[in-house]
Amino acid sequence: MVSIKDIAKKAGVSISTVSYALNGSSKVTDETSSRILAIARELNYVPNAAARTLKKRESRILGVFLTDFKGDVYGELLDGMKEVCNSQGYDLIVCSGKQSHRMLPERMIDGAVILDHTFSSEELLKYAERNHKIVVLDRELEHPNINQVLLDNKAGATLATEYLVEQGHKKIYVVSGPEGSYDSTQRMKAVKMVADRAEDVDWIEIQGDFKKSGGEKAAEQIMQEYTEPVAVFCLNDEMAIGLCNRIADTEFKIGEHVHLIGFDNIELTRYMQPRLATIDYSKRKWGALASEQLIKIISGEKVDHERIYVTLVRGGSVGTETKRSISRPN
Amino acid sequence: MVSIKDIAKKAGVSISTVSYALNGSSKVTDETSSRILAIARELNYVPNAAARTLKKRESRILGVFLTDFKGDVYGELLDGMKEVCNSQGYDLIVCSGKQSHRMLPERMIDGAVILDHTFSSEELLKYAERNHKIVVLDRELEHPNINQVLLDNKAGATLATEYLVEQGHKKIYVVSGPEGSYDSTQRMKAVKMVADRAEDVDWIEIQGDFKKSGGEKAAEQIMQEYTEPVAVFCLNDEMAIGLCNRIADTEFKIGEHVHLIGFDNIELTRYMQPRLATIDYSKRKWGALASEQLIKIISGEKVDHERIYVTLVRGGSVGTETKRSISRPN
DNA sequence: TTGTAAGCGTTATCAA
DNA sequence: TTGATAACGCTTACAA
Repeated sequence: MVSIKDIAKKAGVSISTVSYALNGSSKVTDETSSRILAIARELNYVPNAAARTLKKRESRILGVFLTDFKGDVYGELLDGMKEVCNSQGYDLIVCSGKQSHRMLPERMIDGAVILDHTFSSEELLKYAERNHKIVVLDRELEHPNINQVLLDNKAGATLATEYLVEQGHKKIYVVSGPEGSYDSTQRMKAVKMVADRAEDVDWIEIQGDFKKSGGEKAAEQIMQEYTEPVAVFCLNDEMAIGLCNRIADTEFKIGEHVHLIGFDNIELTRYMQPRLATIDYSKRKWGALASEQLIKIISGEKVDHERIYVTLVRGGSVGTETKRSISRPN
Repeated sequence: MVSIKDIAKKAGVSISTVSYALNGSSKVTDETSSRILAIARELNYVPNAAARTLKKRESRILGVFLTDFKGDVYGELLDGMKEVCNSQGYDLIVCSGKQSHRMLPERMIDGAVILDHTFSSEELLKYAERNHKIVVLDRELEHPNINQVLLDNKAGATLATEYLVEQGHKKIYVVSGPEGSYDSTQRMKAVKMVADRAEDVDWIEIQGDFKKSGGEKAAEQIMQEYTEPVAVFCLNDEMAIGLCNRIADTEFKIGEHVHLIGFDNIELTRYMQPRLATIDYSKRKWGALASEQLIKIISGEKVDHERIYVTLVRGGSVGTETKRSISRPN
């Protein structure tokens, strides 16, 4: 492995001169500098990241932590993060799994974006307390070293619920996320608010998991209990897809017997028939903003929490209430 | 930042004793060891990854490089990789973008899995030459430090083409991947082989890009030239989806006017109507095997190249040839 | 069983 | 403008 020592020897200068030259310092003459650079290239010199990080106490690498790699939401989010990171001279690495948590406390990365419930809030606060910089996308957490960039869950769930109510639906199933999920809890709250305020509207919670399987299970329960057309708000699109999938095997029709809305506007929803109504937001912007905030707090800048705004996407999966003409299929 | 020095001071021992204790060496008595461990915990000691990596000349981190984060193929692949890595005491990080290439030469990671055409083969060979360990998933590359784990593209494309031919289709459009893509070239070769061997079968190549947009463009060309039912082999599912999407806006019907098969069996295909015929393989296994191979060559083990086997998935998107009864829609 | 000390490849301070 | 040197936090011979 060739180090600055080797270059120094070959160039007949000291290692500090080499270091300066390599880092483009103006302390060294252009002549010696270019000679050193030439030798470095000739020897195929590559700096050692560990040594640099050890000495400088920063790696210029940011990490984003995901619960798993499967989510359809992640692609654009990560691209948004990468773009900002790179433009600011940072590298981005994506991590998942309990083992990788150490990256932050062991200082392999300069900061972390968290979208991963396998981090407990206590764990994150502990890191923040030790001066590590964190941006959370999946919870509220107050600490000088933590910034939050959250979806406007309440607005989204309100839009979705109001849409169902406006279309005349009186019975709304809400398929929630896993126990303890911040997004799920927030969305649920908004649903209650809207539904309770509306007249004659009943809502029934079905415990879900934000995965397809949750939607499938919900579908079974809903069909079991079916007496007349119902509305369903799946708290994310993935469950809505699972639900559609389960229902596709039957005589029930989405947008007719089951009026369905999701949340996230993942790409797949565009290809469903009928098109899934859902709540949209810019995943790219979410990621970009998260990175920006993280870089700012790393630079010592004080920043406020941020919110990502959402909009309603209408779709054929929600029709108007017509129960009088629709009987139970099969 | 608390280091072993601080622990040593507080425990009244030398830093080497602390190091031994922390690493569970049997050279130190249980008594001093547990005393040291207690103090370490009390001080919230966390080892410094950079220092460890610098000294040991290994990071126990493996990197996987992707062209972007958007692909539907990646989720399971990465989970497969992660599982193997973690079980062997390695951490996995996912990287994308030109800037992140440095992770390998700068020794931030102990090895790399490449599924990213932004690495040129020359670049990879250069790294291999400098003794870095690499597994490639997207090209053939011979070097002692490089192992390849490739899809059986030829078998897959052969299965797909034969399926179309068997169903009686005589005119086959093939929508290829981007210029220079190894997977595309290999699949294309197999298509030619099968189609040329079959009787009366014409095939027409349409240059694609492995993205939805490529499928959409292909759809336009195909509909433009349409005279009677045709078969289309999109060299990946994503283009097939783009094609379906474009065609859904028209009177043309998949499985009737346009008989379509893809490649990859991404999750979305299961939810298409009619179900997309495609070529399946285990993405999880692909990732797992890639990690295994990488870890083996890092350990100095000599390994052979590996191949991932594929199977045909039939679907309603391919019907039997019935052109006599089908006229141009609209 | 524990301590001393060298060294991993950098950066950065201070002196020359 | 350059060089000598210490330091970053850790591992590991070797000595005690």
